[in-house]
Amino acid sequence: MALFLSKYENKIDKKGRVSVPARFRSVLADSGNSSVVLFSSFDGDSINACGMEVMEGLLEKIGAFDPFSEDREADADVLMAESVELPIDGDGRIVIPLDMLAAAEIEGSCLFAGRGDSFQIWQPKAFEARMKEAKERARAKRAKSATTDRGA
Amino acid sequence: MALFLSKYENKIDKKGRVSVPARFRSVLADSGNSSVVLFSSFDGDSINACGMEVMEGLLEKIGAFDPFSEDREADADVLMAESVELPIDGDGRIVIPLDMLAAAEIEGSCLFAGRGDSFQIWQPKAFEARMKEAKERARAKRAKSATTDRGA
DNA sequence: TTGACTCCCATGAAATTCCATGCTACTCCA
DNA sequence: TGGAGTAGCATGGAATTTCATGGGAGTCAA
Repeated sequence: MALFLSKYENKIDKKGRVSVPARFRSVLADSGNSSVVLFSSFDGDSINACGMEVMEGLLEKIGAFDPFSEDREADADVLMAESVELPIDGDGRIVIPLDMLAAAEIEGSCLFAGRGDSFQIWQPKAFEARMKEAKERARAKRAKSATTDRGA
Repeated sequence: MALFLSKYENKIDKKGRVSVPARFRSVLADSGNSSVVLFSSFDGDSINACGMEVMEGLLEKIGAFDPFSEDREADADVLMAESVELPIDGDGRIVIPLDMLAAAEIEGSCLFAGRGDSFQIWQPKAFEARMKEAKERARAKRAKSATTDRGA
């Protein structure tokens, strides 16, 4: 399976179009997708993106529709309603809904960050900040564990 | 398999017609439907909608579940009797029965919310409220589990 | 004959497709 | 190794199509 790796920054034109990085497009195509599914991340800092099969897997996990069952996951329903399937046009572009862009404070350009089986879309500076923070946390953790373990 | 994703708000004209979102129509068409099945949700807050094959699956499931359970059978009777199959007209519209609209307090416009293998029709404000509530609950749940797990 | 419902057409707005361009990275050959 | 040629990509704008929505004519039933 091909993975979403690396990061790419692309411009958003005035019609709201953005090129999905060619590498990501080919990963999507490999898994039979001609569209991407997007949904805002939980904390609202970024937009998550994946192929349709991820959503199908989720649906399978929560079970088929059953009006008599009360335990169907409400979170999953929220997710289904809040996500969008965006077709990738002939030039490899998508149009991200305005409310998603607003939630992640994206304007002008955005950063595509690979996450293996999915990817995220960020406001470039926000991504940088997040990255820095994550690295520091990793370092701190490493320093801490070094007192008991020997790091590899 | 295509899924019902995202949400759309459409107007109901004075003849009672509403456009089924084009995306939803194509999902229905993909599974061979030229009509939609509707039935009020148990709590009465919304209207459930799905393709005929989902109803068939549901019936099968109910039957297999517990043929001796009177409750279950009564539920099934009600469900099937109260459901309506609505034809989708040439312009992609349906006419929702008045009693269903009244039960969900829908007037003027309604919101179609994807749920994967089915979708729901809501009074827009009621949906928003429901969504907000579900998100808060999810947040609480997440915060709680964060003390043991690391969130994604 | 009246009322409800269906089918057909018109319209404006929005979304999608198509085409053109410039840049970058890579290849191939000297 | 360096330089020219080439192919792939991101990007911009224009043209075309789709879609939601409104109104009117035709149909069937009570």
